[in-house]
Amino acid sequence: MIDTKSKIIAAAVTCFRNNKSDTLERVAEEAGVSRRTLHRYFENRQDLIESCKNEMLNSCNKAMNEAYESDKDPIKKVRNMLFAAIEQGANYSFIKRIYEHSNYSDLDREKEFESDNVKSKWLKIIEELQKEKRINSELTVPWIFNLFGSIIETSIYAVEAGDVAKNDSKKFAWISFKGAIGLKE
Amino acid sequence: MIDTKSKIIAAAVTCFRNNKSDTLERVAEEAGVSRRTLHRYFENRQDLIESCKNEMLNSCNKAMNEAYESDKDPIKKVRNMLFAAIEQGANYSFIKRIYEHSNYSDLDREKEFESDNVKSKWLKIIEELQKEKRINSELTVPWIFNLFGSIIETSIYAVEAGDVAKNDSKKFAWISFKGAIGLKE
DNA sequence: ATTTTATGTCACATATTTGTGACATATTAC
DNA sequence: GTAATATGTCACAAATATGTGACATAAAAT
Repeated sequence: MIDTKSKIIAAAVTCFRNNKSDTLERVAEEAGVSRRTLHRYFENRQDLIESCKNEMLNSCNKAMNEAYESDKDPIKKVRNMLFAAIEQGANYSFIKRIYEHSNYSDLDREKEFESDNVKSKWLKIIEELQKEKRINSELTVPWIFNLFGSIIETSIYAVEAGDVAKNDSKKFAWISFKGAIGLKE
Repeated sequence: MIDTKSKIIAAAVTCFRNNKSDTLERVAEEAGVSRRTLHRYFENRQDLIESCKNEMLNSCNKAMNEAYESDKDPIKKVRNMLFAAIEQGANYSFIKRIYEHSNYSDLDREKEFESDNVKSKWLKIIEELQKEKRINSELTVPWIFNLFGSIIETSIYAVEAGDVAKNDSKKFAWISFKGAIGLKE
């Protein structure tokens, strides 16, 4: 069953984004299968993590790219990318964790994240907006990038924690991000 | 040596905030002592975590309270609390992780975080500012609270990653937070 | 100098996690 | 209905993590 593999990956993403050392037993349980079945689909822990990484990278890149293409206006591009990332929820969080504190496989960090060059597209928009003085000029691009990611995560977790409804969460995220970088529309 | 105990706690905070399942061996190594010594100061993993929790809670509460008292103006109170949290660095991150996704000891969650009622003081200021229409009225207080925490973390990690200098980081954080909530000074 | 005190090293028992083989039992396809 | 496929259960070996006792050594205190 191809579906089992997906179920396991989804479960692993859920588990590992909160705790990279979560047991395979727990992942299997979360997926609703036995550990033995998990091991039939994935040779070992590393294999599972790699699979999650690839899947989630594809999923997120696809969503972000579509969001990027969805509009001509650069500001709407950015807004839709923000929304897309929030929609990705756990998928996005997982990727972020994998790549941020480098505790997994530090290797080919940059390469893969930029493979589909979503990040560079995003950066170009921000740089352009900053050139046009439509963004607070006191802030640096790396700061804005970090901020963008962290507002997305705030949004995702706020929904999960039941603090905010999903649509509100997206709205709040955009209001906050715009305000945070002093974006003039 | 009383200092060894502190060294171990500091090391544990560093390790556990990135990976709650990090080995005691790793913690000991980070602290520059043998695992045997660690076990002389802490009965077991749980004991160590509890100690970290208490220490960091004290440290953060103290810093935030001082920041709160440091000025009459509520906005400056908030700003200084933001700065204080950023100064706490790893300490703050550790506490945040402990309390956010509830994977440690979910027990007495609220109680302890509010024990010194820093959070409630903070909340009162925000509620008051919102009543006075000095904050974007579309946003909810829980959202703003989450945002506050996440901007602090962004700031801390931006410094650690070498993306921004510490002072810039504090400045950026404040600019961003003000903007994000539409604060009128 | 000698006694405390703190730490390190090593060995060891225990517990947990991981990965696999063997076999039973569903579920699906033909 | 039978064969093929997917999954579950159980047992087990290997690896890793944890906690402790015994003893050596270094540092500090007297």
